[in-house]
Amino acid sequence: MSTPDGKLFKKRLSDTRKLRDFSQDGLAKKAGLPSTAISHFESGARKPSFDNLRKLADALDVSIDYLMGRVDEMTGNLTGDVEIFRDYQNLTDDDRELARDFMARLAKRNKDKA
Amino acid sequence: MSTPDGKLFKKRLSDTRKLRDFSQDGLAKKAGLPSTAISHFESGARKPSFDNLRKLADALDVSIDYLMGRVDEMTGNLTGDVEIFRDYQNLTDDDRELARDFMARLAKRNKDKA
DNA sequence: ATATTATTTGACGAATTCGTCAAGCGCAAA
DNA sequence: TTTGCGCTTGACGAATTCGTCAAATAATAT
Repeated sequence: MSTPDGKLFKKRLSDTRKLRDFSQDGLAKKAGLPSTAISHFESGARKPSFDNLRKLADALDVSIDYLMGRVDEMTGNLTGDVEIFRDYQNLTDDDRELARDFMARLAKRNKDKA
Repeated sequence: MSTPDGKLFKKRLSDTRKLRDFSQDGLAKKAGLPSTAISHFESGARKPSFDNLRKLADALDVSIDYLMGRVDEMTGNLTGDVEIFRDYQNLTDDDRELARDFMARLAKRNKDKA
């Protein structure tokens, strides 16, 4: 019913790190962790603690839910587009449908352009 | 620059639990944890492990980033409005601005109605 | 071939969380 | 008062992660 399990985490961590073009050392330094910790995480030998989980997500600028495989979008609205998500949440159901249509139309137009 | 700290977590957990009208026991059962664990978390005596963090978020149907105070919106798009967020992410910068304006206008209209 | 860098693996004691259990507090209903 | 419920607190051994370090491997560049 919900959230696969812990197996996705190590892959998400490794993939995101490479996407950001970090070495394990580079990520480790940015997150304030020993580089062996990163290796342990990516190999699945350990799972990060509460604090280290946040350090990783901060350093990689992704949501923790993404890192843990709970959602498939990377940002979870960290970056700067906070308002739009807050707005969306507070809409009526009807307006929400409007918003979805509008967004889908933009997305389609963008895709057709390619 | 990012993410306050771990102090928000216990408040978020407690508030969300009450919002869902769970007792500590109720939440504990739903999450598959001993109820004392919930108490320890809400008092700040412990911080949840990787696995238990997900159990809590699942049971409360909120994002982990919200529970940890990394974002201020509860869902982080878990529930059902996945498409719109995915669409938004794939937009061009210009279109994204369009989308934000559109959403803001809907939100304002909704607010003025009250 | 050599050097360098990136990564892996395992060990170590220290620190933290784990689940379980017991005892207690505050409050409200019976 | 007594009963029950929600919650807190502390202790306990077991399990896990912590940071540090050493050693080995892989891959790449000089």
